[in-house]
Amino acid sequence: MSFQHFDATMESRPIRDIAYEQLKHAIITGEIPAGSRIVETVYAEQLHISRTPLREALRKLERDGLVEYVLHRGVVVRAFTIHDIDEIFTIRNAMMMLILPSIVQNVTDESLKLLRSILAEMDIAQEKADADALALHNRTFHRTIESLSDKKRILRVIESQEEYIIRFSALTIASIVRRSTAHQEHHEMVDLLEKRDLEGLKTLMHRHLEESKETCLKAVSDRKI
Amino acid sequence: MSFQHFDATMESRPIRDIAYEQLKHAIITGEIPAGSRIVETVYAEQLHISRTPLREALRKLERDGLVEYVLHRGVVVRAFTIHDIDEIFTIRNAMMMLILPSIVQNVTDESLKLLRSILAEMDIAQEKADADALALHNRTFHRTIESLSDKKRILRVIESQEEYIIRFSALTIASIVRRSTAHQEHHEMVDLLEKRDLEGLKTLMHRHLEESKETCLKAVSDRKI
DNA sequence: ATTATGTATACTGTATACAATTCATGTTTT
DNA sequence: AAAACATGAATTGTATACAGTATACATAAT
Repeated sequence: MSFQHFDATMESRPIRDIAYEQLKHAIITGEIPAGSRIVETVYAEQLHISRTPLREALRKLERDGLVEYVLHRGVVVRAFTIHDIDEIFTIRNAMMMLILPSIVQNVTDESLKLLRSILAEMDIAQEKADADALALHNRTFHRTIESLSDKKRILRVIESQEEYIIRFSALTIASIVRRSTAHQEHHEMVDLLEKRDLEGLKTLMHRHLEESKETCLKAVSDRKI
Repeated sequence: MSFQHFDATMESRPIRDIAYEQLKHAIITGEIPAGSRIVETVYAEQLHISRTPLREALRKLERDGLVEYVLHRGVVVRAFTIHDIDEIFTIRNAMMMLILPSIVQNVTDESLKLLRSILAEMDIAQEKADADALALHNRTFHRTIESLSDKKRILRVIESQEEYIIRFSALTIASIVRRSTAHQEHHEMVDLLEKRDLEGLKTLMHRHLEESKETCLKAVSDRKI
């Protein structure tokens, strides 16, 4: 475990939130494997904080569904199954379909320019076959598109699902075949967005996310997670 | 504010969870109005507990999106707008569409019998025009149908949205016109479920939830919330 | 042997104490 | 009078202390 401990005087937000994010990250990346029991004193010591803020972080993780709470036994990291991955992508896809109209409605020249610039960076990463950079830009790209919508609550659901997807996105990107197709689709998306072609975008986005899911599920069933 | 305070020795779960649910209920029902600041010491005293479990409850509410946190200023109850209600119903409807196939697949004779018995109680409530009972049974009815699905994560999303809907469901039920139509639709749902008619159920459920939303939005725009 | 019953231990659950920060108020300075 | 600067009350943030509970292991009873 490689937690950093922060000097609270430097940080502008509560250490419970730092603990929350570090724990969340560690769980999502699998650093703390599923089934692990999170003993408060152990992690409080590792993070160099007291139990109080750590417990508050655990309560947040509890509501996120990342850990499970058992009375007088503390929290345990929840496990992922193929079904979970399937549902996560499915939810995200459905939510995306709901916000696409507002995205098309709110798209501006500036936002298109921004998306094009992200695409340019993705081109470079694609050229260099830099999977890490690609994964990062991929995330930025999708988030930028999503942020065009003003449906705050739907965005909230998408974001909560996306946190899980990060864990698997590397697997998707890892597939070289999928990578070039996806890259092409990203370009198409911006083109359709520019044309304000809602129906075309719906079709493309739905297929894009569905393909992502399939690639991911396939990768997972191979490597086991 | 009419909080009860429990004797911890009697309760089998942490008082932080009791505090969490009481606060959540108070927020959803509007007992603690939107915009209210929740001062820890005030509520800790009212609930006869210390700040520690209360704070843990607040962290949960924070993740639920019911309260907003401001650094060193504590939490404030978040406000609802028409757009929120719209999104909440929209999310729920979309999620419902996603789990309907698994519901139709998993329906058993026992579950149909249970649904019929709930319908019978609804008939009585409808007869007596008992809006409260109807609202309660309505909720049980929908939850029973939903529980037939095994898509745990999607159900989680639905449930989180449903918590908000409770707040407005009274308004929907209040509309006498809608009440009888909805009642009829509930009967139809079980019929279609018995026939394993997925497409018919999809159409009906979608319309049912859409109508609920419209009725609710209309009621809200009148009375202001 | 197997079950019951202590008993120690390692936790979680809660309360309290103290530190840090904000905001309002009043005072000084210009 | 306006702005800058203290000052203090209110409130959040964190640490610690203590109480309560579950588990494991040993011991005793059948």
